[in-house]
Amino acid sequence: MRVTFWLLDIGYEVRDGQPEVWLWGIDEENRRILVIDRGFLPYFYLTIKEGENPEAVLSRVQRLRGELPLIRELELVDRRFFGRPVKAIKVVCGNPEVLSKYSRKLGKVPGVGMCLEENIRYSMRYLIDHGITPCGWHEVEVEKAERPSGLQVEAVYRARSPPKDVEKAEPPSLRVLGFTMVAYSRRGTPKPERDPVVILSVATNSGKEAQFVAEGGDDRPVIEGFLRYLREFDPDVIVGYGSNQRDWPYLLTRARGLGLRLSVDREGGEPHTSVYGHISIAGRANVDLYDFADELPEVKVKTLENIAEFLGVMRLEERTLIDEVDIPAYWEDPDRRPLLLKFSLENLRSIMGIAEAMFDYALQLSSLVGIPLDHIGTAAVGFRVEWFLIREAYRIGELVPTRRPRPYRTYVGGMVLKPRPGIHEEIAVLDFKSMYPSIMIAKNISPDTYVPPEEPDPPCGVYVAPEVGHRFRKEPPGFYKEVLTRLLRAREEIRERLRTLDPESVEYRVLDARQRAVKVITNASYGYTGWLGARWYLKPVAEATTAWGRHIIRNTIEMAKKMGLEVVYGDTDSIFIRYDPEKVERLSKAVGEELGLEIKPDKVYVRVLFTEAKKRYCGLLPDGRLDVVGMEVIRGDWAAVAKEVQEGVLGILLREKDPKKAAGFVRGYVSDLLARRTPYRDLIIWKTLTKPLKEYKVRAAHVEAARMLMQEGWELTLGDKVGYVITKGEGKLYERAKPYNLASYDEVDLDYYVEKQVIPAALRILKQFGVTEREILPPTS
DNA sequence: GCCTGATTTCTACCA
DNA sequence: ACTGGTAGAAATCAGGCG
Repeated sequence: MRVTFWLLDIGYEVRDGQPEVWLWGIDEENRRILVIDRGFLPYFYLTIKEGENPEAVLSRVQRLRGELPLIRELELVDRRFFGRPVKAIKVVCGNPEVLSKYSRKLGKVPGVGMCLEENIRYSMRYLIDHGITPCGWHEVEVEKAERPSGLQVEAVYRARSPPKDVEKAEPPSLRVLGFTMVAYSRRGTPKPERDPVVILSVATNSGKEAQFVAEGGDDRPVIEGFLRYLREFDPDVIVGYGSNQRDWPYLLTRARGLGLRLSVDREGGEPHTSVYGHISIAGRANVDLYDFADELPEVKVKTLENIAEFLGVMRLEERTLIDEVDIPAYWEDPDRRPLLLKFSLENLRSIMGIAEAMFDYALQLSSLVGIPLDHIGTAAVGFRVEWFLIREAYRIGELVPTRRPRPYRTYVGGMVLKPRPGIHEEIAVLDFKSMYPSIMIAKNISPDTYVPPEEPDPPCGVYVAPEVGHRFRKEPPGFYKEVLTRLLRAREEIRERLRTLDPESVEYRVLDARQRAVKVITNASYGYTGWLGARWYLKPVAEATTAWGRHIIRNTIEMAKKMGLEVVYGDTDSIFIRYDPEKVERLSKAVGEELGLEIKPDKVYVRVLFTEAKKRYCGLLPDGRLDVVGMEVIRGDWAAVAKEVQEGVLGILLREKDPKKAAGFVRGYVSDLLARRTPYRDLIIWKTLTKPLKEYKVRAAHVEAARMLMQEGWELTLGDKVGYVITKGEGKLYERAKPYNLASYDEVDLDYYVEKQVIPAALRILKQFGVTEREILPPTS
């Protein structure tokens, strides 16, 4: 019989010496099923050294089979490595756990060059080799299998052949469970060995909600209630916010301490830590929405409430917010405890809303890249690109290089023009479309087309990168060219289809998420080529790409100037010119013809303001909105007071062109600030801890604030944002910084905020217009 | 020991 | 834990000064 199913999770185990792949899915009747495939064995490759006789090397390897009993098969195969044909021995083993040991051993056999692909996980290997993707539909020939006890599925099958991809975009209807918890500690970060989980809130996408509350200090009913609820609902996806780092490890430790088993997976087992420290739950997808917070760079401090606010899930003004420092007081006070419950419920609703908003994208990214849904969020951009490449490499018989440590060497990047300071009217921004990917395609730049300096030009000829001189063969099409062409074409096709669809339809949402995922991977591909950790790293590839980029932008500027177009600014792949529709049209045509790349107007500013600084400007859009780039307004490490003032100044200057009025606005703002009419939260400065505290070489305000928090029992980790205020007193700035939640308004040094935040942010713009510091300070100060 | 300008460290941005 | 180019603040260093 045949089953069509959507792949939710994948795992494997070795039973009676036989590896089995477990495919957890949902079939077309919306039943939860498990397909077990015993028909696939793990393997790795040994390449044959140049000049060696492959057969001879193979027989040398054959002779070691006695010592390595789990070898099932040895086969000489033809593959490619960096584009060159290679002979390799495919070593098929009976157990995935022996791959690394066996490869180390066989790597020493005379005549063997490299061991490759021995560290590709068995489950990923399975997916790649069969061309099947997580969060996609597949068809498989199966027979009914007896159902091992304790599995929470409706049917178990044994695969009779490998599954095959089925063309179908829309996911099945999934059961999603969201949860969030509050732990109680008298002081400082709660410790699971000591402090109970006092509130645990759960919700389902079918609209149910529940809260489990500790009785006194006893959280046994909380955890038991959660487990019952979870097993009863039997979710496919479990979402939380910070659940990988905080909630799951906490619950696991609590459960252990209480002698409970946190059996939440579909095998009756507990969550377990997997690669990159993410938590895996067999048969379900555990998704931590915090791992997707980086996809929203507009949100500077990535708290649950800020993300929810940004996505329009829950407005901050309507929110019950309780700082973690105040949680114990709320729990201890019977009058305020209901507020804490409300807070938790709102957190939960935010989580459900964010899941709703991000889910399509997460599914599409998972299926595009091929990393399972529960992993995709935690995988860094470089690894997302890499897994995508590994799939493509398999398709063309290219062996995957091993990641290895390399020395850091810089190379030159994009070109940035000096802006012409002041306000310019009617400025068009012309952008090259996907500049770096397009260059790599046009010049066939790829690790497998690179011609090293000592080699002569191949007969097909080469493209020579300007300035740096790296050569890339014109034929055949390189690995990157093929991959990027496919990506760009895929996105175009999706976008064309989108134009025919109703934006409210499910298909539209799914495909729109798909094209965003494709775009993200395409845009990250250049960065990947210059990443030292990349398996396919080759410095000349990255270096040649940026060199061509500079060449092209330089030529574009020349052409624009020759046409009499005034260039006021440019950065990497864009130029800012006075808008002249006819000339702009001619320019993009000429650029397309002469340089082979597409350039087109991205937007036209009614007015745009530059200071002398690069990468910082502000444009007024035709609809009246401001487009602020690079300035304090959009930076996360300035107090809100500075950002608000600067935005006000920019608005007045660009809309009304009235520096005097702008100066008056600043004076008024400063008076309000000094009169303490500004909310406390607008004085908080947020900065990230980018390394362990010990490694800081100089004393800095946010690091000192972090130390104070830790002194009070709060745990902080790398990557955390520290919010602090500057207080009155003597000495260095770092001596006056205090965590915002340990300080009060009375202590705050308002003069600091005027002199070092508001005035610099305002003056940066206003001094272009001859306004001096004296003119923006209130008369009294 | 104090002042000042130069340099280093740090963060977060743009493309 | 994708790249290089860039701005800007604060800490810190280095050298002059008598």
